Amino acid sequence: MAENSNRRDEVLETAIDLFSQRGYAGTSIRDIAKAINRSVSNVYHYFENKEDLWLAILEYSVKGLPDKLRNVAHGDGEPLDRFRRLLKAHLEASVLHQRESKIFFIDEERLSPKGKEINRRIQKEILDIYVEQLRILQSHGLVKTKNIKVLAFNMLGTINWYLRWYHARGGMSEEEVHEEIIAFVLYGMCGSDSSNDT
Amino acid sequence: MAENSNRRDEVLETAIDLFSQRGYAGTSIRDIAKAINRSVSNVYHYFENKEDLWLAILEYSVKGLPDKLRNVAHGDGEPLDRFRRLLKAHLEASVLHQRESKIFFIDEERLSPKGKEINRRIQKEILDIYVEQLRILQSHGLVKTKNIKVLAFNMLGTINWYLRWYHARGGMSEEEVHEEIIAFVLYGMCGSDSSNDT
DNA sequence: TACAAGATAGATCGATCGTTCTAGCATTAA
DNA sequence: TTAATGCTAGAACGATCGATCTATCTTGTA
Repeated sequence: MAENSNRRDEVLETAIDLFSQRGYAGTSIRDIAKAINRSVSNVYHYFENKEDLWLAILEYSVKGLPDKLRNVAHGDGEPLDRFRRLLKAHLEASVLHQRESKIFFIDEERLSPKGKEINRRIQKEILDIYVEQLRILQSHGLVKTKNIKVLAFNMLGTINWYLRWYHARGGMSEEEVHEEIIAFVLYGMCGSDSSNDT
Repeated sequence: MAENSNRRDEVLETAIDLFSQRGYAGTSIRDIAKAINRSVSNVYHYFENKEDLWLAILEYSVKGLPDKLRNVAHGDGEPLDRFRRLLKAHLEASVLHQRESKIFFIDEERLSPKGKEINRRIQKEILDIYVEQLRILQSHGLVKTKNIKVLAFNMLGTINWYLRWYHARGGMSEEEVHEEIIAFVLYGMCGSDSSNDT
């Protein structure tokens, strides 16, 4: 098969690096080529155009996230446990594809309608997963507020913001940080207790 | 004095609009000029260059935010009440300068070292205000976690994410949304109770 | 060997970028 | 009237953009 050559992946990796650092409009094809000592034509050999490159990044990183989260959310166990697992899976996927997710959230208006549509669809899907799960928790009396959508936005804000400030700093392990974030989402500032390690 | 002409402010307003929608690199001087049926030279008459325009936007919007928040945080009253007021002031300032704040958080790498420095300094100042206040709350036993900084990041994530999804939708008033966010920050998903309106 | 297909570089295209230059128009002061 | 100053438009600069074209070079296959 040899569907993915190493050389193609190198281009992709570099594009992820630069897009996540400088944004879509701020990164030129020449920048990408230069960064790996390749010619511009070489980039165009593997990808039709700039947006195609952008779509390819989504393809092998963020695009599968909604399905992944759905599977976790629809698993077995108590509702609150399932929700904890959802949060954990989301955080782990985020840190695994940190750079790509960053690109994903810089919703640059330069994309074609098709690109924007894909972008929005994925974000909408993730929001819907959270809303669905929160309604279940609500029916169990575990969530008191009526404004489920606002609550979902607040959670996604915390999780997505994590992408911006986290960069493997010392002191805390990745898992510790995740537990801290989950505790915040569930119990907020006043209830967040880091001595609780389950 | 006549320091600010209307014509200059029109340019500034348009730049805020376009920068917040398309990003810094994604907006050209020609775009701005065309949007108000003005010539390119006219933009350059009021602003030295593109980055100067960007700095001018910061100047009359986000730049004063740290001082504003500090004043609120250093006011009278119980620590937790002061913290509530801090959150409320932050949310109100965010929605007041929603577009400018959006620009501010798209940390485009295209800016000069000076521009990037200003950007980072303001964000750092705001973080420090939260960290300081949280340490006070911690010393009162109101915050249990040891990881104050992570907690501060989580809060700022919720608040800053608010800028992205809020656009005066129906159903809830601005104040209701703010109360909901404050409740989330303080008590999280499980404790958030929208029947509590103080 | 010969030929096809894939991979690469380099030159070049028209469009657009940030910026500058030149010149005209309006208003005000002397 | 004249001179100066602020505001405006339009042409043009060199640089860079995304994209294309042509021409090699490599590799595998028959």
